[in-house]
Amino acid sequence: MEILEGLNEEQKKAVLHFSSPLLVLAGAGSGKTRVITHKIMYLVEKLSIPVDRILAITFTNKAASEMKERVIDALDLKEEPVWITTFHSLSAKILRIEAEHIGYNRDFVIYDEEDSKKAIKDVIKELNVDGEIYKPEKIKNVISQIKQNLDESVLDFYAFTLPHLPKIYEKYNEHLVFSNAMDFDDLLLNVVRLFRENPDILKKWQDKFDYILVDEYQDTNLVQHEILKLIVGNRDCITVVGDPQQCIYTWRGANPENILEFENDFPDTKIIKLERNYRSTEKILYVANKVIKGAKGRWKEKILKLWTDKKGGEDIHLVILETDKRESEFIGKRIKSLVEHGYNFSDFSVLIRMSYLSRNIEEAFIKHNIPYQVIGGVKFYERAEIKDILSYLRFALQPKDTQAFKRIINLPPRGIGEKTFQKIHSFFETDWIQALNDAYENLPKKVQIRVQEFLELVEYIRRHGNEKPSETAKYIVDVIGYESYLEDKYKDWEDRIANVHELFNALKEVEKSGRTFLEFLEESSLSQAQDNIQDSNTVKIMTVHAAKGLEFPVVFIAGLEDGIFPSGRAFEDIEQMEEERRLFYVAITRAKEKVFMSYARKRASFSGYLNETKPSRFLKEIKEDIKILSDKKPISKKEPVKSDTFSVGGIKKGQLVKHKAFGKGVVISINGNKATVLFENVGQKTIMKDFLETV
DNA sequence: CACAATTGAGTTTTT
DNA sequence: CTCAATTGTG
Repeated sequence: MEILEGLNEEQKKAVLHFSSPLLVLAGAGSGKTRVITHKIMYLVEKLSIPVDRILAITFTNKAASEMKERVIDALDLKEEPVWITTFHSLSAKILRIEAEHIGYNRDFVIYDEEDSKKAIKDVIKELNVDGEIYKPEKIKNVISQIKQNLDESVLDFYAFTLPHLPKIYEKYNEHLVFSNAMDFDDLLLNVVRLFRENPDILKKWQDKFDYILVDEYQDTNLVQHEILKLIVGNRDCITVVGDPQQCIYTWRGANPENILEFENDFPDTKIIKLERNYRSTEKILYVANKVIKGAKGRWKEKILKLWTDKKGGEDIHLVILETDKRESEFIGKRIKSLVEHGYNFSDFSVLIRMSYLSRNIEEAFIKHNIPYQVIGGVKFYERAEIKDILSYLRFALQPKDTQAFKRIINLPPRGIGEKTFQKIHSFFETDWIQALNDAYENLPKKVQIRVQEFLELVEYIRRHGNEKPSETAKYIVDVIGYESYLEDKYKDWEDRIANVHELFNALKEVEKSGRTFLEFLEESSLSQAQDNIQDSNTVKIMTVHAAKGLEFPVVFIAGLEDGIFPSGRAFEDIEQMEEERRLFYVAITRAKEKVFMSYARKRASFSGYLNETKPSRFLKEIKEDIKILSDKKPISKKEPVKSDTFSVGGIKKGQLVKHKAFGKGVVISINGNKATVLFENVGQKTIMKDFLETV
């Protein structure tokens, strides 16, 4: 039985258990993904279940594709096992097939966070309710809560403070339906609706799968749980793997206690615990265990105590610096010296609580020539310039898409503002192309010409977009003069144009791989931070959330200050503070060999002012168990508080500059690393950017 | 009525 | 500093 080779006793039990639903409580680094992968192999090899009759759900796309690869290799498969996937992709797949049954068209679009917020904002405006009280952000969260918990009673809870909420909720959902769009929550919720309202369809999907496995179960929410319950039905064919102490998505509807509910919903559940850790040293686990021991809550009885036979290990260090800049310097220098002692850059990860903290660290890495990659932050497909172009394609292929239409109808400016849009809106019946056509006669002559051009462009995209998205995107950029539009509007237009070109490349890949544009669009809207991790020899900078499921030989945890880690927003809420604790636990348990924690006594705010900080409250609980180094060198007057590394490279059009020989001038244009400057005294010269200083 | 220029507010985590 | 919202201007 080679499949079971190399598994420990508990892992073997988990792979071999089929007589009832199985809950595997698996601590960090205890080989839970291994269990799932091996169980899939066992099902296929020993129980002769075809791989496409197994549904395996992971938390990230990256985990899914890694699992796919392992299964393909082990079973020598010819085709990709498509049902190794994430909840959101699974739901999208089901809904593409069954859309008609819930009043949608099968080429529905997926609204991202921005689209949803804008839609809510539109609704709030339309209903003419007080925008001060009804903030889109807040409303979006409440609506999300309703959808994630399948619980409209949330509306009652806000009946007093937000009396118009039910109306907003209703209108927003109507907006989504007539736009043939779903938000992230709908993707899951609509599957539940579909299954509940159509027993025959549910039966079909139940029959499709013989076994279901779910990873990272602690971070599933109620809708996801409900989807599982429906697909499993009254069968035993389910294994879930999770760790309540690693639950870090309660703000997305997850709950460490959900894992306890599993036993109630799936009778005769067998529980197996995996507590042997294969990742970290004993010292790291000691500190991690101590951090999580402070946790409260009902799930505490299920707490896992990790152990290892990797005795000893190196001390965890806490390094205290005077300023945030020095903290970044410390991280950079320490990485450099460890690299000199044989480490690769890819052995390191810098973990942070908030993505903006990466700025400082990036600057230090640039200065010290440390290759790095930032995971997460502003995502490629959320960038304005990318969404602009994609919205043209989106709209042409799905003219009901309201947010795409609103985004592009006046981009570039066509003289269509709020009032004209309202006029077009009043003609809306089936979609926005129809609305435009019907409103046409009532528009000013000037606008008519532009609308005509717009409609012709859209028609062109409609005919070619799905077949040749890359060329079509180029065509759009040319026809609307998008590059010069960017040049006029943004200081960093060069980067933005480069991004647009990057999009062309991505679309070319789509053509090559034979996928349709709509498939690509779905992938891009469901893409995650981790998907972009390169296998290159670089230091990875990321938030703790983005580090879920990953491991590194050396981990830096930066910014351990009260208000940052734990987040200031968690101060008044015990539950949220508990989540911060689990987050800290997750951060520590990413490390195999070394952990460097750090914080700065003073941290610069965005305006450049140095604020005093307080050390993270979690540090108190472990201070006896870690080695503390404190650098108290006073801050010299000359030491820059805010970095200047970015502005050195930041020679932009219109920028006032100084040159050692030519004196002062203004930048007229930039070409690669050369800039053309009009100088006060010597006139126009073209010189290397490196020789210019900003004024 | 659309658009440019100016002021003002403000940093969780993300499918 | 960087974005969104608001105010003036053509």
